[in-house]
Amino acid sequence: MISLNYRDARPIYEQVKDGLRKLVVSGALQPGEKLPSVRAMASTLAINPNTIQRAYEALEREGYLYSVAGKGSFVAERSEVDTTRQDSLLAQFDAAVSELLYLGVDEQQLAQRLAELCKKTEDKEAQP
Amino acid sequence: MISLNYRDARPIYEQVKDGLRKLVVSGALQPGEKLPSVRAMASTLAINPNTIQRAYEALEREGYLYSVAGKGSFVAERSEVDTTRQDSLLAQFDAAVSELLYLGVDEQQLAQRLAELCKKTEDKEAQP
Amino acid sequence: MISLNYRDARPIYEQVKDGLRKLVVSGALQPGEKLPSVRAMASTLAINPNTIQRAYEALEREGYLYSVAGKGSFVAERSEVDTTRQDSLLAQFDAAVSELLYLGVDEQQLAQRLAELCKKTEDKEAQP
Amino acid sequence: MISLNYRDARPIYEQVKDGLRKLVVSGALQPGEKLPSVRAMASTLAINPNTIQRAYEALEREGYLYSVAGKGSFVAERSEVDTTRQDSLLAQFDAAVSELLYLGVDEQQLAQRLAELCKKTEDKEAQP
DNA sequence: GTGGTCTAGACCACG
DNA sequence: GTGGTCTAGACCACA
Repeated sequence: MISLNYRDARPIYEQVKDGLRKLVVSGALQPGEKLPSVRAMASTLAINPNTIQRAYEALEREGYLYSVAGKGSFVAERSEVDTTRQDSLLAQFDAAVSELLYLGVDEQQLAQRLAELCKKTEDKEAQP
Repeated sequence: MISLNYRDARPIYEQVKDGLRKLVVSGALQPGEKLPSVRAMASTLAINPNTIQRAYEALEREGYLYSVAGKGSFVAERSEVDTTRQDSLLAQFDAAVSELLYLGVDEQQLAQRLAELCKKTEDKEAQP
Repeated sequence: MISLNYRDARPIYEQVKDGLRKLVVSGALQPGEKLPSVRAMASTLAINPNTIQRAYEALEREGYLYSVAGKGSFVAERSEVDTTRQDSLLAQFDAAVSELLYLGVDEQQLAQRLAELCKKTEDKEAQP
Repeated sequence: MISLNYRDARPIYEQVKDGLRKLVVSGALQPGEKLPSVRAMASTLAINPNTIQRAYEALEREGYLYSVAGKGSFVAERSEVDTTRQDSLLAQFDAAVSELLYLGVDEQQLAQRLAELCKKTEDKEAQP
């Protein structure tokens, strides 16, 4: 499910973190669902358990996951996600838009791209 | 003008780079305008000149500015900016939108935010 | 393997960069192979590690190698090399040929030299 | 005749040097022909005479020019050009070819490009 | 132990 | 005075 690229400049734990978050955001992992144990996932990806542990901890701090001692880690509800995460994403959105406009990308192009992304998301949520 | 955060995971030179790029994109720095000298900006931000130089170098590679030895560094024309930069920004745009939608932000909210950003940009270009 | 000339106008890091690239192009360093660590090569060449790092960084941007923090630097696949590099080399080719013709070098001499270089390259690729 | 680019990373005197050499190589300036005086060219290009002086000196060292005290500077015969210049150009030729082959450019493409460059040169020399 | 970042201080070429 | 290069030495994150 998660692809690791050892040649990537990003550290492994961050690739795991982003990969998991993408699975959650895309709906591949539903809220409440149990994640593989740290050891299981470490074995699957053939990397050190410490690296997985770090990714889980980071996602827990963002609110995407919660852990229950002795039970495992689970996907959190959307409403649980840290609100600062949203601010950060909005800032990222603004920065990208501002620079794209500066580079001559048309407002209409961006609006259309936004609409397409929204449509895709709706479709996925309609029939998961 | 540029705020540094030593606790941030992002390296200083990247914060400087992004800060300067933002000033260019926002129109605070106009094409052709001279930037502060490496030493001057280093002194202002209370960091080492080498760090500033690194930020300038990176921005030069992106095409946002150009440097002339013995003369100084200057803001480049929009058309000089590296074309691959746009692809990277579109990817950033998509990623932010996808996650924001998941977090419950409405399509309409994003569309409105986009429209406002566009309006601001037009206004600035109309009366610089 | 790499020879440095302190009297040369070209900066050291560029001499290192070109030397390494030549080793890759000549097949002395094969794709996937690990390069000496920054510190090791700095020690070998008796120069500062920062200078080596700069050469590695530049080659990474050209796509000739890739670095993984904590692991080391490795030779990249041919297909990874930046495509704009080819344009620059063709320009270099044209400039050299034009001036050589002016200086009285015969077309036949250059054609033969070209053929020999091609033959050498084929031989190396046939039996690495 | 010579175009200066203040935004170029190359120093001005080198742009002048390369520009003049190109004029000689292309046949625009014929052997024996008198070059503009340092002061005249400095005035034309609107730059410091010292800069022109340095370019002339460098070209004189390469053998492309010779100066006669009180008379001016003149384009030298082809045979006067420093032989090390030819070696350097051949090395440049080899390096470009080797790397182009490595990047997958076909031998035939390079041979054709060489032939075309030779043809252009012949045409120019036939009817200057 | 590795690459990545940063500092402090120095010298050089350029115009 | 400017950008560009280099050195020496330091600390950090990563796996």
